[in-house]
Amino acid sequence: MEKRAFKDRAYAAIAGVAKAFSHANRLEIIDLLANGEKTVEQIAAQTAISVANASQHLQVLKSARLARTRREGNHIYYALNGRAAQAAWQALRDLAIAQEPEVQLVLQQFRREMGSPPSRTLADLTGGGETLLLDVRPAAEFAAGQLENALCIPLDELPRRMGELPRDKTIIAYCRGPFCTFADEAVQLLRAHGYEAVRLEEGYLDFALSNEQAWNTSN
Amino acid sequence: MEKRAFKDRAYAAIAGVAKAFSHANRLEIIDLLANGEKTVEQIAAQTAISVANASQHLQVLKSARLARTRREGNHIYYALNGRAAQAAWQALRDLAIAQEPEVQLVLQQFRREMGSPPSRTLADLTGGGETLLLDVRPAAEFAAGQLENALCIPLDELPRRMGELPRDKTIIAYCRGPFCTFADEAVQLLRAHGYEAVRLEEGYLDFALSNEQAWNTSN
DNA sequence: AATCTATTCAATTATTCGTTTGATTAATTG
DNA sequence: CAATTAATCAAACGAATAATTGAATAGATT
Repeated sequence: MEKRAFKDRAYAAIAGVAKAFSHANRLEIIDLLANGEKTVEQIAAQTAISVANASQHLQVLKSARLARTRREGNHIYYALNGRAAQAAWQALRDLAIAQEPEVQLVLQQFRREMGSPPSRTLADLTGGGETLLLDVRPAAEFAAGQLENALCIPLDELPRRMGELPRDKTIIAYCRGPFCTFADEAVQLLRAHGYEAVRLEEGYLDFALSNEQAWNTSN
Repeated sequence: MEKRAFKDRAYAAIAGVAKAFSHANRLEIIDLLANGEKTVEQIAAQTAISVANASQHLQVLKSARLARTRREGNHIYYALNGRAAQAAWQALRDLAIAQEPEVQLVLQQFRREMGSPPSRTLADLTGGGETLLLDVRPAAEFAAGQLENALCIPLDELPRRMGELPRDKTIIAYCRGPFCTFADEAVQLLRAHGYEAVRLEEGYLDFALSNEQAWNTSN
């Protein structure tokens, strides 16, 4: 094999992997799977596409080796395939957040319309005591992996379980990541009821990669 | 802006960035730029495509904000735009190397045909004394950033400057990365002349990201 | 057998992508 | 200023690719 052929084949193969990342629906699916395995139906429902369409996209992810499957009875569970896949998604996402104006704009605009207060970052969370970390993702995702010391109240249970929360602490809500709206909605709801609440900028994904245990447990 | 529209716009924008990564020529260009800025002509020559074509690809990279330009006299120099871009390329590359069979296959096959000995990894390089780190990239790339304690002898100067190398040390040659053949060729040449030589698995790119200074100096 | 879940197939539609050509802009040099 | 060098641009071509949907199929469960 000559040099040129070698490079062409290698880079073409990598470009093939990149193609799996270059569709909005697939990115949303990846972001979901990073928070725990899901069935095709769940994925279709949460991304607002048809089951057939979701299945097609999942095949693409699977043949690019970004996802893997596990059968349990009637259901097939899809999961992200390995840390490298998660790391690549995170790097791509952070790149876009850092320098793609459209992404910054849309994030800003959405948060402004939600009336969200400035969100906190993980680095700010050093001091304990005054704050309470609240995970508002679905319970299954919390079970698959969560931040240390976090309390789990899924967004849809929040209205009736709000009483469990202390009124003298700042509630720091987190969810799947920057493009997940659960935490924003939780913050809005909590503030409407007089709680002190802010959103954590990062999501579970950001934590999972930097934490060996979190990955091992759930993936 | 409603939730669905927010997500659709955000993920679509990120997918746009991913598209910039999904062509073999562009990946090769990114890999080049990660080792130092280059003119359009240089890029076209090294990737074996036409200048017009290279220019087109560079426009794509530029509008995805992966590359930026600087004019100096008659030449326009392209460089990678920021650490995030470099990190994303590295993550994608490592993902493909880790789990894409075609990439593994082509790497294996090429090295075997070159008669290369097993390559070393950065982690193995702890002990000093016995080894000499040799940078065989073009001098301009060495100037833009290099590994600590490395000696610079570009591949094309190696035949006549081989005498500068010690015969009692193992020569560890490195270049741009896994898909750059300079180090492989250098190792082949050196061994043919009786030197003890191996290739470093990583390239400059791997080092640059983990080293604040290297990045700051050259980018 | 009936039901549920997911995949596959076929077809449609849309679109996007890459490359080359030839003209053009921009800076430099003699 | 004319000539030269470097890079971009617009247009166009051709090809290929990709996304989505609905219907049929397969696999597992009850």
